[in-house]
Amino acid sequence: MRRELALRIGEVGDAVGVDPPTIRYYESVGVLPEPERAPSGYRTYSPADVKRLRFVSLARSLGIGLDDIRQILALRDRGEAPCGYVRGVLDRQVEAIDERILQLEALSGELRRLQRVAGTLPDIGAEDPCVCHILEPATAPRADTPH
Amino acid sequence: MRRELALRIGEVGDAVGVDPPTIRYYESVGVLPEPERAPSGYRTYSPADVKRLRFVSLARSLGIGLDDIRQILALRDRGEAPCGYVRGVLDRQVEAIDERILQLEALSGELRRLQRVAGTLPDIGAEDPCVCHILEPATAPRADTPH
DNA sequence: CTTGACCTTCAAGGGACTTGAAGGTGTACG
DNA sequence: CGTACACCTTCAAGTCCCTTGAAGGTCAAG
Repeated sequence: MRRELALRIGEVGDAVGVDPPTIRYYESVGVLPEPERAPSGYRTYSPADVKRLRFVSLARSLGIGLDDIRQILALRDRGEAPCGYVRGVLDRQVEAIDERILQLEALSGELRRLQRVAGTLPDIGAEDPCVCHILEPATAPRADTPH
Repeated sequence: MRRELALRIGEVGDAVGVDPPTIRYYESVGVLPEPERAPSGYRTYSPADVKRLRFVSLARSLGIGLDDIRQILALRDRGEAPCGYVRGVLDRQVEAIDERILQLEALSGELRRLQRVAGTLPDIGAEDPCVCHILEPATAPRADTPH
């Protein structure tokens, strides 16, 4: 019989929504501490462990990297307030993500344009010299199609 | 003296905007064919090679994976029209990217909300039981802050 | 003849997992 | 009691797309 409140890796995974290999991975890179072990060698997690994993999972879902998460947890473990660090991370994240969104929006627009082109264009002929009728005009407008 | 029209890897890289290690990498994974070699062992690229690299670079900039690019080029090399395949790739790309944009926009909104919270919240105290005042209310609203 | 830019190869690193192989454990069922 | 079967263990390698580094060969200019 297992002690109440001591969960196995799969149960923790189900509770938090992180699969066991990923939990072991977090442990291996030092984001999670090594948990207790049952006599069988099975990892057993305390509620505090579960809480820590929940935090890691939340931070990851916000796109925060494992290095930053390790830093935040290390500050907490030393009894220091991670707030300043967290604010810095948030600022960097927002900036990076907004830039990424702009890139992807431009990309999406370009891809849609190519989709429209692809809908009207006949299939390429075997004798045609270019690799792809659809894609290549994206950068190199053909000489016979002046503006 | 080098033959006209036969470029070395660095010159090709400059012309197309792809650095030499990446060109060698493309070759190693079979997206580019092995080029001719000068007696010295230096790779020498023909205009056709440059054109192929230009295509690879363009497709990558559209977020198309190397496996898909290899497929498209293989179809062309066999004299077949890659158009159907390309249309499929474009459809998948647009869908994936638009979904990614939605995810990132949600993420950006959440991060901005957390930034605002971080601006008004005092720093966490050492005795406080949670890891991070700023992040944790994102999923677990505190009991003492009812709606 | 030396300097310095360029080229060669092979190997490893990065981020965050994911997958696979080979084997031990725990429990419910007949 | 035996036996399925789900779950756990470890270690290693694979994914994707490069990037970086080490150790050494080549080439053109001064």
